[in-house]
Amino acid sequence: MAHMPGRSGPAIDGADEGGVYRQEDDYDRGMPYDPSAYPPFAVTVDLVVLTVRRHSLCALAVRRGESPFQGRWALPGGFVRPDEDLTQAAARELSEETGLRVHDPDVVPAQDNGAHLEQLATYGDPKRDPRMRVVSVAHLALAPDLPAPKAGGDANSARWAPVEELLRQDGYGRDGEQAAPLAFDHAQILADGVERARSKIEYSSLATAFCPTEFTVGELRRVYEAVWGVALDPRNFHRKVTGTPGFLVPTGGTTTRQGGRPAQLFRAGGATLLNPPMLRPEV
Amino acid sequence: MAHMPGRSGPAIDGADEGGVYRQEDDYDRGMPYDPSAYPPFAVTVDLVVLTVRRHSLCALAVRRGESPFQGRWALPGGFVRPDEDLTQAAARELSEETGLRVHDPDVVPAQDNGAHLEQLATYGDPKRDPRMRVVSVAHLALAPDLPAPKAGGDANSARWAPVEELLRQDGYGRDGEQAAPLAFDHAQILADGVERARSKIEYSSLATAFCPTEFTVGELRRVYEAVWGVALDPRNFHRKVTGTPGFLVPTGGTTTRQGGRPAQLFRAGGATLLNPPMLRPEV
DNA sequence: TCAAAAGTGTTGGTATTACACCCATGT
DNA sequence: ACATGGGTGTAATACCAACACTTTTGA
Repeated sequence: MAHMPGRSGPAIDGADEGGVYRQEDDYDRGMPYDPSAYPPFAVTVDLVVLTVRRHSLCALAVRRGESPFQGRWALPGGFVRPDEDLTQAAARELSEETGLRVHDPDVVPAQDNGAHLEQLATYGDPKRDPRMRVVSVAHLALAPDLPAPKAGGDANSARWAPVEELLRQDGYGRDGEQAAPLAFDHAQILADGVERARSKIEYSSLATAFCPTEFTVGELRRVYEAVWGVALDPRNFHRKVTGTPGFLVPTGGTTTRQGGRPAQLFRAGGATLLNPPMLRPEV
Repeated sequence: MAHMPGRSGPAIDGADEGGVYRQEDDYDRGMPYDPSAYPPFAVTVDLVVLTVRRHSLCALAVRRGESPFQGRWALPGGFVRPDEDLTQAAARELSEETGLRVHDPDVVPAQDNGAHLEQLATYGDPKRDPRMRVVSVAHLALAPDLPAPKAGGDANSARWAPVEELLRQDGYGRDGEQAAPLAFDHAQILADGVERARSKIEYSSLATAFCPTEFTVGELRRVYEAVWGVALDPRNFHRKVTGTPGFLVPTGGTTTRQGGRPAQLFRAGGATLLNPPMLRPEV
């Protein structure tokens, strides 16, 4: 392995030969945009919508009706309109696909049942869409469990599927559903979204976005277990989340919907940071 | 505060009336792109290039020569070309502005002097550029200390400036340099990049990207202190970083370039995750 | 000899685990 | 009565902040 001294490598030397720190000469924001010099890009938003159903982490997938990737599953998404912000576009798509409203981030105690929505990453490989240059700004949405997509109308056009099923490159899903790879680069986007969710619930209160407005400590724990695919000690988990000031707010009510001894109901508190973080056990 | 029951809010009910999970009807990827229906977007990359100079966190700023924001400081950036990926475009811009090569992420022990480069976030407010719709994919680059921008040629066209000076909305910088707000939404982008860097060095080996290839424990500590703006205990810091397996690799050499007793030289090791994380003291 | 920076030892407080154990309900 | 899930107590352990102390150089 060739070793390069700290501050005087060829890159810097080369830069000193005239290329460093110069203003770029083939682009300046002051120039009017010339479409013939820079062909237009299409800009879309794609959504990774995650929820926890039946103890497993699921994502919303829609079936493509058109070529390319006709008949294959894909992430929901669509064009950004000329007058809307990227976040607005993502919220609109989310609402169109699921009926979910988006949480107002200014309303700190999450009183409503809205979903969490955040920008994930942007994907712009020139070949990611075979027809044209499409740059997609992917967003991550976390939602509480919702009723299954209606079978009427355009049946089989949308479903919640376990993420490991959508990311599996061969084999078949639960209902014999063909588990062909997702369309475009959506497998990569989904994988990135799942990883973001997995790491973010470690140190934030984001897991509560998977729960209904009022939930028990055990329900919150099952969210962590489903997202991480691990088992957590119920006793220590209880101590951890109830012992963090501002993380959970008791509503006063109790429920026995999970059976057993009545459990206290909580709402998400104002604290968005979990410090020290929840420890994710090795798998 | 109106409370909404968990799983039967109006949003869901409304969705059940026919709007939920339907395929979007005004957009389908199978349709050929119609520019008259969806006016083209320009896609750019903007760069937050950070380095540590004289014990303070600095960012690269370039002066705008054209309207709008003529004469104001801005982040370096430029159009994404039709045939290049977003990461390629960011790496090209970084090289053009600083002469820095980008680290090959596959070369795990960071032997070269390249910079760290990662996507930060995408900014697409319809009004962020007064002339046209521009979506900018911001990237974050971390570089070791570089020679100051050359004063020859297009003098005063680029400089390293402390981030708090660039983010200050009033007053003047060190040289009487006018500290007007950065052009466009670049203050927000810079703030987001700084926050990303501050939080990421907590739990990763990213701080080594600010150091030359070989560095001492004290030099690495001064990076943390500059980025976070705090003082760290030299003894505990030493134990922490040398005690994490694979984090630092001793090169065998020593140096006294900081004065005092000779210090061991290290290179960044293969470990990219620092677990448990470095604790960022309260400010 | 002194200042400066590197590096080691020690200690008390705190957090985390891995349990044993009890509580309140539905069947 | 008993299964089920909720919730508390406790001891062993690991970790970390704080600081005293030693080492090795340049001035």
